[in-house]
Amino acid sequence: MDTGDRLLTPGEVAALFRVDPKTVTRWAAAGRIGSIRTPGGHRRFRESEVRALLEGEGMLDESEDVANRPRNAGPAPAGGPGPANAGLY
Amino acid sequence: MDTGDRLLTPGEVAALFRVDPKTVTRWAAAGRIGSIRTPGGHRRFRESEVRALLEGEGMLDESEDVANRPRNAGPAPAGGPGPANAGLY
DNA sequence: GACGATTGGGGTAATTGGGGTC
DNA sequence: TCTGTCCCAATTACCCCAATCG
Repeated sequence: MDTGDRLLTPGEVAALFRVDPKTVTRWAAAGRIGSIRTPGGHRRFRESEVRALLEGEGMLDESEDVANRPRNAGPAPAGGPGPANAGLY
Repeated sequence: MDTGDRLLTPGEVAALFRVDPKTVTRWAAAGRIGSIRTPGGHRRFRESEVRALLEGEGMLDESEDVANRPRNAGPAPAGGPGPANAGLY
């Protein structure tokens, strides 16, 4: 389906989550969200992935998985449009 | 449709209700108010939902409902415009 | 090449989360 | 039953300046 793989800028994602652009950068650095890098080093995020994180309603199945996941052991998958909601607290 | 989905921080909601941020967190944990979580685990609340709760004066009829509300049996729909992401941690 | 705006990286202060207690 | 406060740990926000984007 057309998930709309538009690329969003850190500022866009920050506005969606009501956080600081720097925080979005940290998410990407921590592997909590997939990021595409420009040749210059700036980051772009997939609109479909960001929306999935915002709604967060489709991955209730993973609640148990998240509970059993060590915070610092996250291998930071963030490879594709998947629930990169690793390491909760 | 513009549902006015601005996101508020716990501190903002706490200031609106004149309560402690911890209390707002408990509301979210109890599923009495919808909450959206950042990948980092922090909560964000929908401005529209918070306002609906604040302006709840329009439905004084609920006073009895509140008194009859079963604490452990109520699914706490948090009657809100939009997908209320009930307590999910 | 130049310009304004955004982004990245580092570091520090403030907020938030969870648990437990009164 | 509900709220406010204590602890500590993690996350987030704002400061700087240099580089990149459009």
